[in-house]
Amino acid sequence: MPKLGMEPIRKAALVKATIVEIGRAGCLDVTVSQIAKRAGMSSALAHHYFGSKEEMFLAAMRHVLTLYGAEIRGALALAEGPEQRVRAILAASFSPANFRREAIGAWLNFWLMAQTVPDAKRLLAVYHRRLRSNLLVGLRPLIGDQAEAVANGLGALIDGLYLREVLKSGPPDGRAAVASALAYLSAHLPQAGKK
Amino acid sequence: MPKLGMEPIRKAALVKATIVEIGRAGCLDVTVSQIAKRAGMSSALAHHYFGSKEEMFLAAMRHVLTLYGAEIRGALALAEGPEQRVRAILAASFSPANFRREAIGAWLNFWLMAQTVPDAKRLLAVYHRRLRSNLLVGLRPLIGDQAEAVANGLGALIDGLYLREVLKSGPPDGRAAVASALAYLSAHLPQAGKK
DNA sequence: TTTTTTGTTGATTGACGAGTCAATAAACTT
DNA sequence: AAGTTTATTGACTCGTCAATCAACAAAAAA
Repeated sequence: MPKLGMEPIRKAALVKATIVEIGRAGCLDVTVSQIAKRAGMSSALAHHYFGSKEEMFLAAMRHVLTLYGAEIRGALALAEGPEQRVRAILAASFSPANFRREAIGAWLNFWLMAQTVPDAKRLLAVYHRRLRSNLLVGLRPLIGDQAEAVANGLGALIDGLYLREVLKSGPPDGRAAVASALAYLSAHLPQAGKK
Repeated sequence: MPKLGMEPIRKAALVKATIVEIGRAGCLDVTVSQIAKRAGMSSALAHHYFGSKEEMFLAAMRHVLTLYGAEIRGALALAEGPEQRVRAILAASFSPANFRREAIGAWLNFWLMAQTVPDAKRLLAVYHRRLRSNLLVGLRPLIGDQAEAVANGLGALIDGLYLREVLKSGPPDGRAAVASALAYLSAHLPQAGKK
């Protein structure tokens, strides 16, 4: 009993299921059948909508990136002043929505994919550039020409903190991660009690 | 014409070939045949010596970790005083031997493996602990109770810098990476011109 | 009402790859 | 010399999985 207009619904379900399954498996060794099953359809239908497994992975990656971007934008909208902007980015990066096992696992795998799939590399590069430029807007008024270096460092630190979270057992601890990043930040800011 | 005592030679060749092939493929989708071929033998022989593909991967991981550990030890032996010790660790981490595409790609994949293969997780945990404790020995005399936090941050930063290198095009730039890490370090050290 | 479009799946194809086995051969042991 | 251990491989088994196909069903269009 086919209802019309299923395409967007099915695609959304598949994207979601892809992320969940990658998170569960911990790697890209996930079969289309598994994903389709979790999304409540046959593997043939999954192929029907996305042509290939790779397209499915890329769609999932786009989705994660979109969510992350939206969260950053939302946080930035509320931030007042340069330092608050930077803090907002860090808080958003480690918010429970992004900093959860599933999503972290997905990130790690996208990184892997970026090594071989050009589209994936492009997507990740877009995210890098956006993060960098967002950080720079906040950092430049604070530290001028050191901003570039600190933005790079912060970017790497964020990635590193994600990476380490993957290995920990127990639930992700976004708070500790933010604290680390903030410590890095304040170490590079002109201290209040200093010349 | 079988010469005796081939086992260690064959195993070493396979380990080396495994790292190369993982680096080339950018992921763990590497067949035993590819590895065996690169190492100059049949896939059957590879299985003969290492029982399974997973064992091969683990042996490769152990090898990379061993090399890295040796380099750290060597650098530490020459270091005088706490700060030099920390600097030595950073320099060794980004030395050309470790900070090259092949090895970096291997690292990324080991990370992935650590999510699902308990032995891999264990190995990576050992490396984490050693790095941390090495850093702490140097940091504690410098900054006392802040040492823990800075060691964690430095560890994450190192990983993050590795991660970012994977995506860059062009040859790895260990110098820039060390510079980033050193900047982080000095930002957390009591300044020279300060009490 | 016939036709076309959209949704859906079970079954199948075709490729690939891990791991096994039987067989061969050279070197050591007794 | 006979037997054992080590080295080595081509051929094979067995399973898995991405992708395709044929077929069916319902809604929309003609």
